[in-house]
Amino acid sequence: MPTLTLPDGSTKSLPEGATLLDAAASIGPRLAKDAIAGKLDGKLLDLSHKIEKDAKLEILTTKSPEATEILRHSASHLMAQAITRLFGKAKLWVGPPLNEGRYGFYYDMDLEHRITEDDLRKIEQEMEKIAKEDLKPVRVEMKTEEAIQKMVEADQPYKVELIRGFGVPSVSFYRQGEFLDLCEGPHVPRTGVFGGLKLMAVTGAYLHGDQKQKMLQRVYGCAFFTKKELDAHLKGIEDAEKNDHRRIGTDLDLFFTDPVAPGSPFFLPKGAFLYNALISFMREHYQRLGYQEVITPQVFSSELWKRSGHYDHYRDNMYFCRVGEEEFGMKPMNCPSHALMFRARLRSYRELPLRLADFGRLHRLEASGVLAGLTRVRSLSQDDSHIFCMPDQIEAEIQALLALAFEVYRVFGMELRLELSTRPPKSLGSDEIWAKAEGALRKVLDASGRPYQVKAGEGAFYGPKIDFHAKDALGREWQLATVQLDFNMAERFDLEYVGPDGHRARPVVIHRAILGSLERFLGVLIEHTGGKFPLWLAPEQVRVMTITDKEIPAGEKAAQALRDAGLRVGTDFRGDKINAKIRDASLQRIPCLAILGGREAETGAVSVRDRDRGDLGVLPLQDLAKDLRARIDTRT
RNA sequence: GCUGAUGUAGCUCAGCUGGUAGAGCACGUCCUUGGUAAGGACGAGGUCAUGGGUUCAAGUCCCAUCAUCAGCUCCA
Repeated sequence: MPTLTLPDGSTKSLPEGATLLDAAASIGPRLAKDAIAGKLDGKLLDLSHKIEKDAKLEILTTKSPEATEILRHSASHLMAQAITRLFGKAKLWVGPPLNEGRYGFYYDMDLEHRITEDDLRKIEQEMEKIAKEDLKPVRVEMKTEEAIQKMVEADQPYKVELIRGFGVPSVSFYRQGEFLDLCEGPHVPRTGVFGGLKLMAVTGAYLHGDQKQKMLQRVYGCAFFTKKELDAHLKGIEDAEKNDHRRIGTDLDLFFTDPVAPGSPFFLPKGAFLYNALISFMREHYQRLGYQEVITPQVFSSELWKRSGHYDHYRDNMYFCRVGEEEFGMKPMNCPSHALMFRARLRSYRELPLRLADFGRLHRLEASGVLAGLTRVRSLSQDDSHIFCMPDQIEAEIQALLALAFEVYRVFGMELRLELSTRPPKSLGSDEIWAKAEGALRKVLDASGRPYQVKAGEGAFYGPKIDFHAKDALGREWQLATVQLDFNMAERFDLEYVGPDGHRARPVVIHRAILGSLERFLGVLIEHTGGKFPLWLAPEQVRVMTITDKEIPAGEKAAQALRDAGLRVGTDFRGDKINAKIRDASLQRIPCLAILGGREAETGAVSVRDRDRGDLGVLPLQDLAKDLRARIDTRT
């Protein structure tokens, strides 16, 4: 008779052969009703699983996030079943649940019928029908050989491949009604638990994620236990889409794009202001941290790109032109220029670390299908820098870089996810230097106290790296900051410095960007703030507006006084009602509105309405200026 | 680059089974001078993405191209 320990510490004994559902029922009928799956000693299992020995038990109800994941996994099966019913045999690949973002699951399949948007509605209806049938998914264990045989007969070649790939003696299937699918489980106890189902998109996805292989059809959907949760989710997506930087970029007159320059945003005055403000912000840090800014050419002879290795490895992403007999390439990166600068004369170890910063414009011929607003562009500039240092200096430099990144992102209030990518199978440089470099990165990361993920073997062939990712409005991740060690560049450009011992030695190069591409950073920042830029960054910080035409002279004076105090001031002296002016300014996310009526005009004061703090009442102009200046200076 | 979708005024969109374009907002002029999220009237504004084709007739149907969007691949 197995004894179960419940999460509250109490124990319960159940007869031999009892299932998780029986266990739930013995605790309470309500729990049995809401139960979706269970955990025995931390292992997720079906409710129909028979309990064989003593264990810790946890019953997952519809409220549990893990239950939602199980539901979504079951939803992908439900969808595959519906598609099979509607369109005949689909050769199935995989259909995992998704935790984050707008989609909850997908299924990849090879299906002769091309699924259309209209089909999605039909499939949904069929799924709901199957949900109503309230089928009970049944787990079926099978010996691998038998399973392969079965899948061969069922003409499911991808499943055969999956089973072979597992390399285990037996596998499990789930059968619901006429539909059988390879799956580890667990699944929901019955298809009736689906309350909210929605199919959202049909796209292509390469088999094995390999461009050379067949493109399968992928259908994305989302599933919840209740219609209410689904509706809330859909509403959430709708709201997030309001923060799409492309939408805000148009509404706030920040930038636009034109087919004459795909992937190359035009920054309008306000967008350009933001762009330059980000550069100024970084320059302040540079001044403090010993960086030296340089200016480098735009177009280089292909001779340089051959030397740097870009010609072999990156040519497809470069713009080339011909001048006379010679071929030139536009720079996609700054590193070769900086290498030439390092080499311009003999360097001493006393100069190291040499930190060259460059906001130069880069051009990368990104594939047409990857372009996206500001987040993936063909024309960009980065807060780029290359640090030339001795191996012993790596650790201190990395530490300073992490500190800088954390400091910068703290100001913007943005969350970062860190990744350490280590030595790939094919790499350059000695074991010793890789060990030293990876050790330094790890040490600094550990010391930072921040969580990070290790991506084993994902480093560049020339060195390990730390990447920093942030999310956009729809939960998609973008790489912003990056810190990459490079043992290759010094070699290729034959870089040397004279060491303390009088002998020449190779420096190590660190490629790093904190904001990363300014375009991408701005795009993510726009989505993060919804266009409500912090006061210090807002292109227009204060808007002075008048109630009637009579206050215009006082308004002009007030605006000038605020400008004299160093603020960026706009005015709205139109003959519209104050309501309309406030509405317009609010839609433009102006941080501070200074309103003048007859009363204020006489006393040299303004009525202040703050974007984030609401109505601040009537303030003398000087007090307002002081308050704003203080907030700007502290970037709060 | 690949799969799918979309492309009508500056923006958001309507335009039924083919009969040569419409709204709201924005913009301009005028009226209104109104105290914290839209006052009113009038006006201007379109090579219906581009190029072919079918048709007596194409925004509408077909093909190609370009761009954009959602994914996939890529991001030395």
